Amino acid sequence: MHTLSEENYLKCIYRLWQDKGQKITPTAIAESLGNNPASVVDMIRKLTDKQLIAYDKKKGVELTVQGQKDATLIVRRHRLWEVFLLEKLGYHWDEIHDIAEELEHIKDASLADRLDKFLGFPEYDPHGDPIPKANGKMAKRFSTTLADVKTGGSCRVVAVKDTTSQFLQYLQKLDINIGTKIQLIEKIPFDSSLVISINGNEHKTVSQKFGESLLIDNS
Amino acid sequence: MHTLSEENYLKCIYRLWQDKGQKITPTAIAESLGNNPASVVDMIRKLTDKQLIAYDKKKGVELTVQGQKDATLIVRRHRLWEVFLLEKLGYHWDEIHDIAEELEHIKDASLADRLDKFLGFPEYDPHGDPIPKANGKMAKRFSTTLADVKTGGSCRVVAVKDTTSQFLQYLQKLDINIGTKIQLIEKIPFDSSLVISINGNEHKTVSQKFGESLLIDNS
DNA sequence: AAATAAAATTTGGTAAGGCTAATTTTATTT
DNA sequence: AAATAAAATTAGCCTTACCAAATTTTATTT
Repeated sequence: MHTLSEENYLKCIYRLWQDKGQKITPTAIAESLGNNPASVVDMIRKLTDKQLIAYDKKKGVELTVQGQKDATLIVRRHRLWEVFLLEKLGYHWDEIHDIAEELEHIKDASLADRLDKFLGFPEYDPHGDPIPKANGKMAKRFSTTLADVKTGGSCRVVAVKDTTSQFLQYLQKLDINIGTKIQLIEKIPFDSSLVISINGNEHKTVSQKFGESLLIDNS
Repeated sequence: MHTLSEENYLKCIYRLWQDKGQKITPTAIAESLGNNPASVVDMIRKLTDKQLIAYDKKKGVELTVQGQKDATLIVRRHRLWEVFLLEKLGYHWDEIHDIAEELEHIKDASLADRLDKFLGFPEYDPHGDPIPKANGKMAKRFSTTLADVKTGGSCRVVAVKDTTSQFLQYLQKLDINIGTKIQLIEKIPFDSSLVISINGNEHKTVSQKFGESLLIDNS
């Protein structure tokens, strides 16, 4: 299999590839990983030799079929471990990412599948990202945010769009978790602030930015 | 914290230190890890600088108080993960060691304690080795084997002394697990073979070596 | 005690995966 | 099209963690 570093590059390229249909350049990878472009060039050669990516100055970096498979597996492992850490070990949203970042590299043919089964085949991770299935397929990402809800409407939190610890810790302070019910009382026209009621409690005002960061289900 | 390699050396030294009151030489470490003695000398310097070990040609390698603490934590993590893999993910005895070998290096201040709690604070790992507690203390190792049982006596399997996959797979074939009840029907004087009944089923004969490899509780 | 064997150590080298600084290539302005 | 800016690449170097070979130290025989 691959080294830790190779896996991190693969995952990064996969993420950039998903984010936008944009061309993936060495500089973009370097920025994303916080590495020097020179190091990225080295690794591009390595991953190309391993037939995990293809690189063309015109098209940028692209994942090969094998590269996609391998990257998907890493993402699968990462998201499953996040569910485990949150649901079974009682970690909070803002703590799980970094640990999952390490756990995702554990190599064992059946580990992801066993963990998946143990967790009851979850579809989404705690950040609302779909968990790739063993066959590589995955569900659609959530897209409706609290900012999209109509005044007077009510919804349930299903995931977060922003995963910075600032946001996650703010959520915790407000006692908002997955499944928490939120009612939109009023939208302030001036700055699109939202007046909400969390679990039927007293009204609170949050910013537009906040609303756009909370993925919800109001179906 | 420490690098993967440093942790592996620490664990190795800890194991040698537990095994016997013997002097721990660079050669012994090299053999144990399958490394070149030259590499061991390098690492001894590194761990000495970090104040995790003390090295004296007369006394050999010794763990400092900090070294003991750190090594104990690694062992704690290893054994807890083994319990998790066996009990929660349904792995077999002979599969868990290598995976735990990777999991033990996951760094997070509260992970071991949370896992410990999640698993119900187990005292022993599936190989019968005591799991160090959060404070570093641990229970005594099991010592009675099936070969020590009196004819006609009955006992329960609590652990294995031999952890080779040959033995673990043999156990599986015989359908012997932790908690399995075994009755000693007869001891063959010629070669100390044991005639046993597993969970009250038909008699089977196993070797003396087999009997000495199964740790049991007949209290 | 001298000879020999074994263990420990030093020296120099390798591969992975980073880096900085310099250079070349490609894009964008003017 | 020339000048300039940006991106990509090369060159050379660093650290970690290993190795083999040579050397020194320590132990064991004779």
